[in-house]
Amino acid sequence: MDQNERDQTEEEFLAEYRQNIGRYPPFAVTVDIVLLTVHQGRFSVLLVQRAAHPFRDYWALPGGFVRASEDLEVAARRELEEETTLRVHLEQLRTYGAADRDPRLRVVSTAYVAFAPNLDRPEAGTDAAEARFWPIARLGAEDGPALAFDHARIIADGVERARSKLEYTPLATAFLDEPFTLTELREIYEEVWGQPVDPSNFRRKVLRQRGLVEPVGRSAPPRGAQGGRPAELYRRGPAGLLWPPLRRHEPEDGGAEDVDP
Amino acid sequence: MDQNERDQTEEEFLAEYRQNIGRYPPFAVTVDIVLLTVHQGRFSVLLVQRAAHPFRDYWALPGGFVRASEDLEVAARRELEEETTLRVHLEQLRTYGAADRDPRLRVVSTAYVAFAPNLDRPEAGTDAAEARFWPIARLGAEDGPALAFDHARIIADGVERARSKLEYTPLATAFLDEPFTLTELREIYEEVWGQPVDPSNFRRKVLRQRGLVEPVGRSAPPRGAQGGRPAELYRRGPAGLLWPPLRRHEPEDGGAEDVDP
DNA sequence: GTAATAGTGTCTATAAGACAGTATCCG
DNA sequence: CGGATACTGTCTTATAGACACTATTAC
Repeated sequence: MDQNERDQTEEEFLAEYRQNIGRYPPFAVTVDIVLLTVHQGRFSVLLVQRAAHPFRDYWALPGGFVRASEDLEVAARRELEEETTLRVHLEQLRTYGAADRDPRLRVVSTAYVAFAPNLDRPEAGTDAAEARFWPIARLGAEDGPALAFDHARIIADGVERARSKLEYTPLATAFLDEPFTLTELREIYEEVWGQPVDPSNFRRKVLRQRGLVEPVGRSAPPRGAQGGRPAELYRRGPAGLLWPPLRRHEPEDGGAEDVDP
Repeated sequence: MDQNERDQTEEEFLAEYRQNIGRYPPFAVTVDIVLLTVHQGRFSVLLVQRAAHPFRDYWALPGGFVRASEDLEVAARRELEEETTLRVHLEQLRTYGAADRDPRLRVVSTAYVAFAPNLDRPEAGTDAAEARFWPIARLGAEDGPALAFDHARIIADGVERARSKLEYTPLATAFLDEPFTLTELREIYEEVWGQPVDPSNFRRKVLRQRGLVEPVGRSAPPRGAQGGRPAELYRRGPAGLLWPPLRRHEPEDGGAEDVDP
């Protein structure tokens, strides 16, 4: 690899950029984070309320400009850590580059999806008026947030990614703190998919997937006010894929925007 | 590279850019095309040999700069049409934004995958010394092409996308001209997956998926030199998904964490 | 006829859907 | 004890894997 490895400073970059100006048009590059979680029992996304124009007072995904010598994924993780300090699973979702998606200037934004266990409170970013979790089910509703830019579309893509990855990966465990019970794990599926899952068949399916979950040898306290059998506790196993997949059956729709419960 | 054409929008953009300089760093944005096909019976990718530094004489994916007022996907389709005039299926793959991926300047590249039926000859692009299909199987080999930038990684991601989408979508039909026989369709699976597929079970599976293929009512001429039963011809049906998926079994390590579909 | 290719039938193993039944907690 | 929650067992059905068998062509 005779790849140039020097880490250009921004000034060096700009000097070279000016020489090259006219050879290619300049773009701003940003990252947006679709942080998904099950918050207070509801499948939700983290949004911040914009304090500045354009789309002032609209709700937007957390994100920001990528720095001159910063990898995209590093930028995404930096923006994410302004909102939460927890370790979360982060993956690239898609890049949005319609020419008119930002009225100010030409912006190409690479979106990342993050999956987090229940966080008690998001911490407001420095430049955001407010940050909170919005249930996915309310996004299209009258009392839901007004969304800035093309963020409704980005969220829909992130939500579909989550629903889809529950089928063939152990992603559901990323929504839970360890250790967890199989009932809690099943409730993640039910909430994210928006449909009931048979407890008995779910248990059989999960337990016979080698390496999906491992018993931790203890039990959780009974859940109901009047008791109930205590559930076994599990932690994530090493498996990376589920075969055959877990199946959601819903009339094929994708569900870009859910209606209210 | 005739990128010197600057429309008014770009002038306006640059004016605003200069006002904003310092608020965000400028990036070049490009698209790269992973054009996959089964060429002369071999799963292959289109590459062009670079005529200029850096990576002169190395092989690279076709692609180029996105214009100032051009959607990413429009740019991808424009670059693709410099190579082939056929209608092909095109989808976004992933965005590559490591800070040092291009030694000249900061470039973020969004890769697209295209799936095409057998093309007799790729047409050389204007700025490429040569364009040809390289079999995927030869990419790591001694007599294979030396790949520019991070294009080996991009191709690997595109190949995995193709292999994966064969499982749960009718993508295989995109590699064939209509009408086709079920044997030809099965050979696409075998070549892309690199493993044999049982003809009998494949036929049962494909035919009972409603809307995957539709009989065209004619037969192809016998295939062998000494005859052989003529095969029924089919065309694509309206189905968009396969459920349950077709399965490739390849020895899999379960451990991989980040599975980006 | 034989060789070659396309297509059918069938037995078995695996896994999912449905759901009845058992176990262990609290008050 | 009853109510609640967790867990087990089992019958049925759908599908995949394996592979023997039949059909239609050229020579």
